[in-house]
Amino acid sequence: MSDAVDALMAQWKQERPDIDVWPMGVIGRISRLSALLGRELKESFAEYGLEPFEFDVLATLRRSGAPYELTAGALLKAAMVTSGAITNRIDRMEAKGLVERVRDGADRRSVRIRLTRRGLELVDEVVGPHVANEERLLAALGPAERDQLAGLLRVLLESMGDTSLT
Amino acid sequence: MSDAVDALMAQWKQERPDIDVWPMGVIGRISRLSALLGRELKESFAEYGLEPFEFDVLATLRRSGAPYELTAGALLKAAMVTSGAITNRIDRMEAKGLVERVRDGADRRSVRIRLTRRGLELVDEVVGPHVANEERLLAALGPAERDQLAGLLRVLLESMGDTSLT
DNA sequence: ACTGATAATCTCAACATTGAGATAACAGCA
DNA sequence: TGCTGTTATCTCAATGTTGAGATTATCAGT
Repeated sequence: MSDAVDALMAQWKQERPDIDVWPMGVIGRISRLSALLGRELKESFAEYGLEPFEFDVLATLRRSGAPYELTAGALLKAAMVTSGAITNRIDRMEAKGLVERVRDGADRRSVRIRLTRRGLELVDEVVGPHVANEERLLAALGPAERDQLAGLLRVLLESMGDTSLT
Repeated sequence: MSDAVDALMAQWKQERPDIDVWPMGVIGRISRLSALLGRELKESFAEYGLEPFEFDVLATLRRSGAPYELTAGALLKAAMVTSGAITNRIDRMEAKGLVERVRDGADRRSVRIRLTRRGLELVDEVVGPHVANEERLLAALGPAERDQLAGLLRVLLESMGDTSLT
């Protein structure tokens, strides 16, 4: 079998035989998969009235454990977005009643973002179906293949300095 | 060793032991890698005054072979974006002199987008360094690992119906 | 030829992100 | 106490994408 990336690489081989485009076989597939998976997940979140970025924030807070709060800085690192984006996200989610801003007493520069009761209930309701949906999208892989794939991807992430989150 | 996704999964295990979040080990890594790789590639393209999306269009046209032209529809499928996005991209690139619109004689609904001489020269100049840069980003993997990774990713892409391009 | 359905592209408002800069607060040290 | 540098967040204009709808052209069947 072959996918769109195989076709793409065959074209390059034809047009520029002087260049070995093997890296596209990895990077091209990662980026196409990311786009396709993102689309699927978006539909799934929409059933709960959530945008993917909203789930991302809710999940980051939820998995950090009680009292379910993190600084804006911790959130933007976890989400890999800029400070402007996090401010915007929190604004919307606060308006929606999913999180609240709590000024820190010790360091008044920072803001702690805390899950509201409603945000907590929502994320706890959504995370199960979300993982089940992810499982469905990966059903083409057997158990050994999943582990192998996860391991290879981790090698790359580590080589690019991807560590910690909170 | 461990990466950010290992940390994330450990937190979930702590907070929601009832859910096995193994799919995040694959999907989370694909999406983080896509973001990190995208950043790196963007810097590289910037050295040639190109945005990533511009290279994407140039490369799609270049690898399609002489006369280096495709319809707007073919381009949007290859880039996995909506029609509005492609119209916008072509507008900008046409203004920059990288591509030109050619009305099709046979089907006057469609527009063929063609590389200009300048666009062709630019993409032929950039593609070599671009692939070399991608190679650098994948240096953490050995030859056998690359093939293995590409193969596993292909299984997923095929299962999601990713085929053809032009 | 006509009519309705389909197809290809463009238009445009809404939206989320970036990136640079502003603001406010903390930390170390003379 | 007063400086200087750093840190945390917010602000805002510019940018690119989406998604729905408009426009124009083709095709199939009658």
